[in-house]
Amino acid sequence: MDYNFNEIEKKWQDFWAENKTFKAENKSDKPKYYVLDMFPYPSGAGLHVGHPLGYIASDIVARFKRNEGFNVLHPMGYDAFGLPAEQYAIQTGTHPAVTTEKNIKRYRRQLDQIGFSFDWDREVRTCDPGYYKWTQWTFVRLFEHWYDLDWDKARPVSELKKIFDKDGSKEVNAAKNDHEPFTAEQWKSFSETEQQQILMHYRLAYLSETLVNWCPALGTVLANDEVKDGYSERGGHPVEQKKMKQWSLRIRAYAERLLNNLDKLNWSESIKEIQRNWIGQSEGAVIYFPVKGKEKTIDVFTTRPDTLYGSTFMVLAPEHEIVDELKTEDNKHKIEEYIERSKNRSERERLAEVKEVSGVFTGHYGVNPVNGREVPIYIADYVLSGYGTGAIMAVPAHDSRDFAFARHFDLPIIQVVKNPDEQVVDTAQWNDSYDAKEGVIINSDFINDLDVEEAIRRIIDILEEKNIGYGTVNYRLRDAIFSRQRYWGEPFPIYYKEGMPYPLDDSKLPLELPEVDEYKPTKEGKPPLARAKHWTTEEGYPLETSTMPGFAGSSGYYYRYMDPNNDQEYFSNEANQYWRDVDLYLGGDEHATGHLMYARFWAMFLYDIGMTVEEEPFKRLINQGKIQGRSNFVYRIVGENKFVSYHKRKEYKTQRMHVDINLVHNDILDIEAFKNWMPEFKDAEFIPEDDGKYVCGWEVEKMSKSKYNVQNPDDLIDEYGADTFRLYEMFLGPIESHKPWDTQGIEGVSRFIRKFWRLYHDEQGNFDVSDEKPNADELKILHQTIKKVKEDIDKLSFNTSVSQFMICVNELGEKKTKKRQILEPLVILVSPFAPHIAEEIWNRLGHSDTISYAEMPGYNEDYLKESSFEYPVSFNGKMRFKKELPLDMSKEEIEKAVLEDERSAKYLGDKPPKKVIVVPKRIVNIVVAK
RNA sequence: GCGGAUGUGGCGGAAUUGGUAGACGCGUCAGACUUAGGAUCUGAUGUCUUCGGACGUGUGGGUUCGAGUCCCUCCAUCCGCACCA
Repeated sequence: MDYNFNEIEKKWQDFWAENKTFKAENKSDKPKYYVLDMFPYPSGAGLHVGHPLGYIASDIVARFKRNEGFNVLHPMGYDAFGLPAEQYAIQTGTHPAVTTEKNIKRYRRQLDQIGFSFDWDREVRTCDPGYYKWTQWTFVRLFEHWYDLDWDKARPVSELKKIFDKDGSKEVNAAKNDHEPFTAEQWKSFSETEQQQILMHYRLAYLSETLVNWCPALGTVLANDEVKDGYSERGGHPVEQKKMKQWSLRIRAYAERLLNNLDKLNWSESIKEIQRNWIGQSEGAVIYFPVKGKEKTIDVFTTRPDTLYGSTFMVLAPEHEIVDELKTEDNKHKIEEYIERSKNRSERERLAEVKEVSGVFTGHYGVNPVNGREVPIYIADYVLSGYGTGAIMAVPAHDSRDFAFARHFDLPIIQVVKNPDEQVVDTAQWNDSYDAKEGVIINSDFINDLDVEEAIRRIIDILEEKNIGYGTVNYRLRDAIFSRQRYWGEPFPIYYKEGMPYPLDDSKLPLELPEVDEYKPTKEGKPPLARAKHWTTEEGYPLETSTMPGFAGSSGYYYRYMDPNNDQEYFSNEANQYWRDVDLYLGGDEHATGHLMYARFWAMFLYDIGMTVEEEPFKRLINQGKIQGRSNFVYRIVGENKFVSYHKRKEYKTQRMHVDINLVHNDILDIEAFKNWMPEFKDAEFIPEDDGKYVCGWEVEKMSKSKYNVQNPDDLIDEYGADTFRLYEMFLGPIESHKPWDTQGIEGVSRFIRKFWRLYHDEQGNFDVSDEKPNADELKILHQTIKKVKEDIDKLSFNTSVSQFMICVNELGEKKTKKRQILEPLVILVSPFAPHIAEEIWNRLGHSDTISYAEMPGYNEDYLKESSFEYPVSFNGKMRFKKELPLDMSKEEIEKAVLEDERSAKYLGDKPPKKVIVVPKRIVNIVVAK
């Protein structure tokens, strides 16, 4: 009788739920282990086979660690705020909470049937007021803190006020927005509103007028990581640049820590590299260029201050604030036209026109502060307002963009760096700039003959001595825009008094989402929350109408899991001290710059304010690969309802069409099923292969409905059971690599599960395990397997563990082993992978408790010891035959034995061997003259 | 353009410090049992072969007794960034 997975899997899932088998305690003498999955957005489409890949891997680790005696925290929840439910609400009027609740139920059902060992008592939902209270609470803390660059941590704004009272702004080295410096006396003379305005330049959550990514189709602004190639990541709508007043988080203050800490993290090199790029550190200098005839200077940022003498013009970004002052009656029109032009061009067009040189001369000149050279000031959109100071000193000889610009506008080009052995050629002859990262400085007064590195150091000293600039580090990372003009998100705990924002008192949290009549913006273009009645404080002050973005709720959820039902605190100090950080975090690499950056920032801030004991939240991070679809195709003869089989398709003029993968087995089309698939194919005709079968083409593509290649896990679990499904997902290949889903292979794993079951049962299906003593061979295969699986789980190499289980079960099956001393440890070892069948067998072995906490067997080296080894014998590196020899034989004896072997004579010929290499327990290689 | 990763049978993929290439599984072929097979079991299965062997881990070279693994060159694919001064 075969294994009845339907009945048995249900039985144990119910058992786990009823007994709260996986409930984790915050107090324990056991060592802790925190395994976390990136929580899902509960979409209407439900899970597909790609989602559970990471969950299965983390579940195996969680279960394995429990068996190894760890107190394991393995929670799950939902990232439940988000655009799809809101878009649906706009279309249908259904409250997003209703849609979300429905989708969550479906997710939960799908998750439950896979047999995960989550502690569901710790579930969190970002849209639950009991949860988002703490998102709001953290926002208020961010609002009330500033970043001290000298202390390298966040400090309360109350302390900043004291510093201003005492010394004004001079002594403060903070991450801030620019403002005019002031003295203590000035500070005290400012009005309340003026003081608030100043403080806003320092707060870690701040309101400011900035250039934002505005997405008209979604009616909201987006953060940089939510925009890809000028389109919104969600929905693919065009995005434009717009100046708006928005909340931002000052993540830039943490740029250096975010960058430096990467070295300490056990994350994949690729993700760390993506984050390094995103942070984009560059060392250089800011240099002040006076504007001729004006009381103004333009600050430029450069990574190559050593080329200062080669600067022959300056370029400002069109959005640069000084541009207004440079307008004169003569050039006003030209400048405005140019600015208008670059503003109207979408991001997309700007990118497409990279190579086209454009710009406009302002009619003004800057003065090079080291040699007094007057250089023309241009405006051009190849200079970005958001990077550096939004202004550059152009060095056309050594920068390709500046070079192209100089050629286009016929500006001088002066070489200031050369190779030591290079003949200097007139720059007029050059076809391109010489982007010299090393070399010797020429034409540069004091710094002539220095090499680039020295020259940079020297020139920065000069700049600082003369007070005409300073050395600095610049970051590409931008502050995170934190407001969204949407409904389905966390309301800001902020009200306005005389136009200035103030935080709500903690006792007023959570500030719950109000009911609205419609989920659209108002007629005046205000966000949906402006529709709410009485959206004010008790005193009548208006509340903020934007909501927080998707990453708000996901930035700190891993802390809430530590103490999810605490209504007094975000999480208790004790809970945090015990669980500390996430030991293993699994999720997709699409979150490399978004979630993983914000979460680290969030965690660092909470660390700074003394909430937590670890600065970095995720010690080890694994990115599971995506599962791609495997599509099938049929070939329709153009203009006919006739289909040609794969190998004959070239004989006709055909058109390739996707066909539902459920109608295809082993690439052979079920013709009858195909005819019934869609009415138009009812009378279709077919030109099959010569054996009468219709063969389909195939290709690996993204899994999507329109390609008819979506594999639904529910169907597979119905057909094969959860244990088989879990094993197969793991067997597919390394967890981190992308791989195509091919349902065919699941049969092999299904066979394995049945063979495994048969090990413990006789042919009639009766449980059959004996107390006989195992022999050396049986112990050897068991302990080999224990060893391999332990090592594999450490490396998260689950595909090779499954192989090892197959090898082990095949071998024990051949030996007809029925011995408890072998089979009992084996079932514990298999249980993290296939927990249902393992529980059932464990139960039949006579245990009344769950297998989830059974002690994981250790391996004993003694059982693995061999007394002989089958040496591969090579001649000139080519393996010719194998010879079994005892392991205690000396090298000389091995050499002798091999050379005396009759098979050697053939390869030796009549000459003695030139050399014999013997590596004990590895190989014998004999070198013969050719 | 810059940075990162990956290239192994028909397919998914294995291969400690350089030491038997292709484990395990799918598929395919043959056989057994069957009324039947998309069930089960057994065996074969990298390519070519004059059956001696030869060739084989993207390409070309190098180091080595020995290279999928180390070094150099080039090619392809995927991912990230991209006017970042």
